[in-house]
Amino acid sequence: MTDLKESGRVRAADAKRRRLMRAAAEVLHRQGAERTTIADIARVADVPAGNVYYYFKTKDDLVAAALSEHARRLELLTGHLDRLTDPRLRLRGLIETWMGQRDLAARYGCPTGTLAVELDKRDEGGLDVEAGKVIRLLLAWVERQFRELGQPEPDGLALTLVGAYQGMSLLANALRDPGVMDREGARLLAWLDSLDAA
Amino acid sequence: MTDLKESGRVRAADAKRRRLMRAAAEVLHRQGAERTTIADIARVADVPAGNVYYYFKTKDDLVAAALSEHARRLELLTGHLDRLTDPRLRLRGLIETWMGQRDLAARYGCPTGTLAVELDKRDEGGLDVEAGKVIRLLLAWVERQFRELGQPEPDGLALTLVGAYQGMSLLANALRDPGVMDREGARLLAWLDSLDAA
Amino acid sequence: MTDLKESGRVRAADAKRRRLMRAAAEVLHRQGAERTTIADIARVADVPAGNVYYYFKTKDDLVAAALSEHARRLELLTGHLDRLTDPRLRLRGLIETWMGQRDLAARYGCPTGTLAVELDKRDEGGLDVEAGKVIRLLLAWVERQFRELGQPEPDGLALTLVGAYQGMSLLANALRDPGVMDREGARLLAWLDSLDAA
Amino acid sequence: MTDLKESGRVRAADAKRRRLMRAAAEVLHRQGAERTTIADIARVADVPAGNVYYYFKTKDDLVAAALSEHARRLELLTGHLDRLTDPRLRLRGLIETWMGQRDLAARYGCPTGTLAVELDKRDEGGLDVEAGKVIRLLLAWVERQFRELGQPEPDGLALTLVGAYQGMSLLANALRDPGVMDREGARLLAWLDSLDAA
DNA sequence: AATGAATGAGTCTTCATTCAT
DNA sequence: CATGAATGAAGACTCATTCAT
Repeated sequence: MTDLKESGRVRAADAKRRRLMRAAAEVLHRQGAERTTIADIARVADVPAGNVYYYFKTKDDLVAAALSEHARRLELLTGHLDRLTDPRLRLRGLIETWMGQRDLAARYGCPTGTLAVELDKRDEGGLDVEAGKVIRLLLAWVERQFRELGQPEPDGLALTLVGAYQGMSLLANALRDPGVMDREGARLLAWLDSLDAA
Repeated sequence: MTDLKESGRVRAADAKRRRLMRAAAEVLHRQGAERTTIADIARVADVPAGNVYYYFKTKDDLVAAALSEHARRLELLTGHLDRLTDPRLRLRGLIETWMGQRDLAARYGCPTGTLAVELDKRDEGGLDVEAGKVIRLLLAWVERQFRELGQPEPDGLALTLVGAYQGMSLLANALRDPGVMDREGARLLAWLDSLDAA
Repeated sequence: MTDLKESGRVRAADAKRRRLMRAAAEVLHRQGAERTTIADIARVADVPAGNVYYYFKTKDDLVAAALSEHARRLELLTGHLDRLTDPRLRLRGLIETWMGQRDLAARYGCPTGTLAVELDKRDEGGLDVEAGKVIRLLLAWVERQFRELGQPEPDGLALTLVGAYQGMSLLANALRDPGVMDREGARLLAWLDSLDAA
Repeated sequence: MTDLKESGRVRAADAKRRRLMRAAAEVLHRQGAERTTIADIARVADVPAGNVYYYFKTKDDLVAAALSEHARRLELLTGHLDRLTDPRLRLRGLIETWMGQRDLAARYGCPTGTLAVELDKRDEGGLDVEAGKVIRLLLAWVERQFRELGQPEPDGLALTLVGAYQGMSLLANALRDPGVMDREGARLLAWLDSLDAA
């Protein structure tokens, strides 16, 4: 078998794997981990149900894959924002991104946050830890920006900002009101500007 | 059958109902709605499994009952706080109550918030709306305090405060760190003090 | 509810449990543990498939129950034989019982022996140990008889006798020839008679 | 394509086939037929899973191949023993070989015997017959030795000896005690010596 | 109302076997 | 022939809900 054929096959398999991860990320966000069946994800990914297990040994593996897909997306976003030279502008960009997802948040909440909430109810499997890692990723990036801004206690500020985001997403979702994202987003932007330009 | 016996029975039945509601509130908080079986709740309530259905026709009814139990507890709390004459002290009392539940929050998050997150993933049944109502109850009470304080946009402030609470609970839970509740709670108290004593 | 009704119900439930144990013993002997489905056993026991789990939490529990049913039958047999005053007659009775099951042995082998063989292929679950216990039960009883006979090394003789039984059952089964049971059974009887009447 | 290439390929294919047979013999002995997947065997044989079917059309074919591998090994052994001039020494050699495999027997039983037990539970496929053939092979060789020894009823003696072997293997396995093989093996050697030197 | 038991739909998971390249 | 991937039929197990008494 030529390398071309080989790599073509590998590429096709990888593509399917990626499709499953993406589908898992989407469906788990919308339906939650417990209400989502493997068949649901397979359908969205357009993969035969029985074949999912070729790529992911268990449902939990798929959930973990969805979490890492969310982590990947987060890193894509922060990677983009990192191109901005001013950390304040980066944080501004982050908040504006959140605001841009107002409708999704009002319908399904923050993907990572809601998954974390659900997975934290479990005693075993370690998926709760995995979800925590994604949130830590965001916290760490935000903290870095505050540090570059010369703020004291950048970790506390990160907690405040990310907490505010999780809180507003949850409220927007519970109240089914995207306006919450606008209102609280605007407040966060103002708060950011008000921070001492050290 | 005498009225006495009758009323005794009614009382016994009511007691059982209450036991089930309380058990549901506890267990659903700890395990989440999907991972909790009717048998789980029946066991904690010390009620035979087959008997649950005389009090609650469906599992969803039990979940709704748990939500209303949480609402009742919330009203118990605000009722207590309402005895304080200063609305600022009332809000302070609320925040301190949240901080007092730091360990529970770090382990299972906010009962209402996490239930709302989970129930919002559903399309039908209306339990999401029910969860929203409990959160609205809290929002309304907080808003009233801010109004009494003479704050402009008391609704926005309520959103901010309750949002902060949900956010810090979620982070404390996801990071499994009760310290988050202390830190953010202290920040909220300071923020509250800083608000213009209009 | 009256005690009568209560006990009636308990009796019915017990009866079903017993039916399942008996069915499991039979079907597992005939088909082996791996080739037997829960549905197979349920059908023979005339119990709805979904209901089996009310009585036995897992398939392994059912296998264990089958083993204990075989143990019960063994104890029933030895209990009968124990009424004989002469231990030599008891052993004779045992061998004759084996010979009486010639056709069953030729078709399916010794219930306990074949189950033990299959379960010993497993690494986990402890069912192999459970099967071993039943065999030890038989060994212990046989050893006791030889001891009462005043034989030196009654444990070695027990090993020889039970081993011979397992071996002849296996050969009868593999060769599909009940005659093996007759032939070897007769030899064992003669061997027994030849043992020094100490 | 040259013949040389051709024959090289054939040789490679043969080697793979042999590897699969050997792997099947080993793995089926350890795990049993039902608990062994084709993938298990392929892995041990270091053959890609999808490739197994070019050598064996079905799983049953592989099981049959494992049986014939065991037959081959048996013939290898008896071939060796046949070099001894004294049939009594040949039987002695056989028993000593059995004793030499004490640990394997205690862990997994006799390869042929345990496979026969498992396959005899089946109604169809004829693998039970195949397993029986391997045992008959052994019986026939043993019988021949007894006949050469001038023993009356060499077939009965063969049944006794092979039955004892199967029985002691089963007990060693069920009791997880290699000592059974020593003890019973020694007894068989003594028994062999005691046979009338006709 | 009370209660142990019954029911059956649904979900995850495993594998022998087949297919496309 | 080689090989990774595909397929689909089981089978174990769970649980909300209902039933018989």
